[in-house]
Amino acid sequence: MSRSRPTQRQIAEEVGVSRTTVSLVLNDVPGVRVSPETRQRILEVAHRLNYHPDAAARTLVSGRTCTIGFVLCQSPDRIFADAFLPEVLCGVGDAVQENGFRVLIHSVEDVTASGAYIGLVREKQTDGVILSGPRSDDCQLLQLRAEGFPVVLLGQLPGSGIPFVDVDNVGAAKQAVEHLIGLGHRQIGMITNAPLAYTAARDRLTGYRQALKEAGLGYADGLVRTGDFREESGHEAMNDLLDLAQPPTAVFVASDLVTFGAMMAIKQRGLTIPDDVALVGFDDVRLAHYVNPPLTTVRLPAYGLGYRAAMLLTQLIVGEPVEEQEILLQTELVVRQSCGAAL
Amino acid sequence: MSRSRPTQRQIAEEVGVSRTTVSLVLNDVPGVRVSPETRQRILEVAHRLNYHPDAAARTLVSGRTCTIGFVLCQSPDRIFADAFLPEVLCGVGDAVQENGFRVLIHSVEDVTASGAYIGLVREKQTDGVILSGPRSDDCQLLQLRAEGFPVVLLGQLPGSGIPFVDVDNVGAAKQAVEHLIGLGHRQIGMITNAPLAYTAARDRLTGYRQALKEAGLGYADGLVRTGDFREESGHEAMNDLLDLAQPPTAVFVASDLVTFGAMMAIKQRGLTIPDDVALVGFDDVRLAHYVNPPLTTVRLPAYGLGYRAAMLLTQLIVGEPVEEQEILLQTELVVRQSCGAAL
DNA sequence: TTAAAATGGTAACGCGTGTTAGTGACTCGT
DNA sequence: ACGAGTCACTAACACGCGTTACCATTTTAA
Repeated sequence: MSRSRPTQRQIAEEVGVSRTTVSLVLNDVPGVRVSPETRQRILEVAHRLNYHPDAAARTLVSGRTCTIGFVLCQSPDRIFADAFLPEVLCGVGDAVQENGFRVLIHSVEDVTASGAYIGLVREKQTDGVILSGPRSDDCQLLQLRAEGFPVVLLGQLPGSGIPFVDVDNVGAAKQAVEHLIGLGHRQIGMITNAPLAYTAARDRLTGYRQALKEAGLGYADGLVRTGDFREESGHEAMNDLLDLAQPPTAVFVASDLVTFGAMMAIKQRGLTIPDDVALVGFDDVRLAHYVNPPLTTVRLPAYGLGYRAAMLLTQLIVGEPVEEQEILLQTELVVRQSCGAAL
Repeated sequence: MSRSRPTQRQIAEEVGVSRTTVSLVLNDVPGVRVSPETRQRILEVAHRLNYHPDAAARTLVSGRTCTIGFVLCQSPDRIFADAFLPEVLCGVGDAVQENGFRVLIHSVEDVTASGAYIGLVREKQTDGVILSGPRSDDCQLLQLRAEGFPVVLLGQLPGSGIPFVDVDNVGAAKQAVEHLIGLGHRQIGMITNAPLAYTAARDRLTGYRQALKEAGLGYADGLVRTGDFREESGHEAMNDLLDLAQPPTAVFVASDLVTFGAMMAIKQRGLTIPDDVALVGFDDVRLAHYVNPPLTTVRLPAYGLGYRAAMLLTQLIVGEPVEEQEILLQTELVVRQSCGAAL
């Protein structure tokens, strides 16, 4: 068993000075006068004892935890499938370290359950939270917001007025579909990434419609199917589309994972990609370029999302004035072969 | 601006009782006598004020943070590539929630740098840490261990005596290679997942050698190449192997990601998998069955790794006697088509 | 009737730190 | 020689909570 951690008191005793002086020296409080030699001795002893201030005590007196919460609102299987989580986390981590904060992660299956992530804020474990995958029926969230607790969304909740960082889903989807139109397709289907209750899903659908409209193409409900994050849903949806009397010649699938399911369905029918059906995905999952054919898809700035969200949150916490509280990051269309574009 | 959080004192004043009594009631301290009606009123007021105990204050007095640290020792690009992180985190999160703990994540680029993750323990931010991807040149770690600070490794450091949870790399690799041998291959190469400084890489190599030896096949250095996590390294290594006078008819690649690079190299030469070169990977990355051909690989119990590690750590923290401090989880060979096995 | 025990509660300390208001010694200018 | 000012430092409070020792009153037992 090791001796317990050294405190300011121990340093004070050893140096033969009051604890106050130790505190003043260690925090290098400006405008305070301590003789150079005393200061030196305090620093020396502190170093020798391997002193580090107690976080809890500091939090107690300062009222600041210097910790942010990162709340995952997705269900476990969605988190499993979330290839971007590591990258987002890195972004969050980097931003947070720059500001001397830490990250407490917490995943909740059911956000609507009372007390889901409330401990993080009610017990003052964090100074603010990033909410990944917010839901509109999350009333705790609105409550927190009303109390002025710092919150940043990864994703968005239109009309809530809560600061957020998100990708420009409408623009990204539009760009993807425009690319297919540019390749000559006129009968273009879509499979959403998720049920339309998710704003990201709805936004991507909106981008799809905008692209069609601006190209003078008609929109038909019959060409749209909804996925639910999982590959299986893509498989099913694509089979559905291929069963149509006039199946689409190209499909925009708003999730790479769902796209993989769709690809499998196409191949199982003996059809080829992109000749029979051209595909554009969404996410640019790391392995999108390993599938056959390599997937044309929309790259998300995962790291940037995390980084910007954490930056925004820490600014809100320390009370810095922030110009932009609603940040939309741009995406990039990565053209590979599944769309049929010449390389 | 909202009013600040309620304290026990406020409850005490409102009820007309001492703060001590409030504390006793709220903590339901056994063997203490409080009249039922007083107790009732305290609970009522506490609920009405939406009281939650202050975590910092509690930590200060109890000496327990009820938080564990999850330290990622990989470099950012490795973390990006770590498809298992979400799953591992879920495991950790679930175990931790069962025990009323929380998770503080921290990534460090250079573990050997002084003070890398020391704050987590020195400042008493956590009661213990899980170290993912430990390195043998991490002397802080040995120091912590010597002080009796609870540490659990995800991975292992042979000879250190530090509790760990890991996959049975030797056994898993052996099984993979035995499978290739069973299919009739005699000239079997290997590409490691990482430099041999990593114990996981060395263990998998050991498994490979054991399988060869037990089958009466000779081991040849020339058939082994080392990868470095990235696809590119697989591409390069495979090209190297194919340039041999007698190239292998099968290769065990100890990482799916590296395998994808290898597959690309094979295809670029116009060779086919598994006819010209059979492949078995390692990890069972989520998309392993979407590549062409679907990859035969070793599935890792990612969730279980996180769960067991967190469980073990919390037991060590609360001082429960633990029977097993060195846990090896079993893997599973997932047979698909890249190995050439009939389905 | 009186001592003992149970009942219902409180005062006070300590956890380790940040911060403010002071305090005694020493210097300086006139 | 004496008030004013600096210097170097300290006493004391606060943060919110857990816990122990104790106290006043009432009930029970002998």
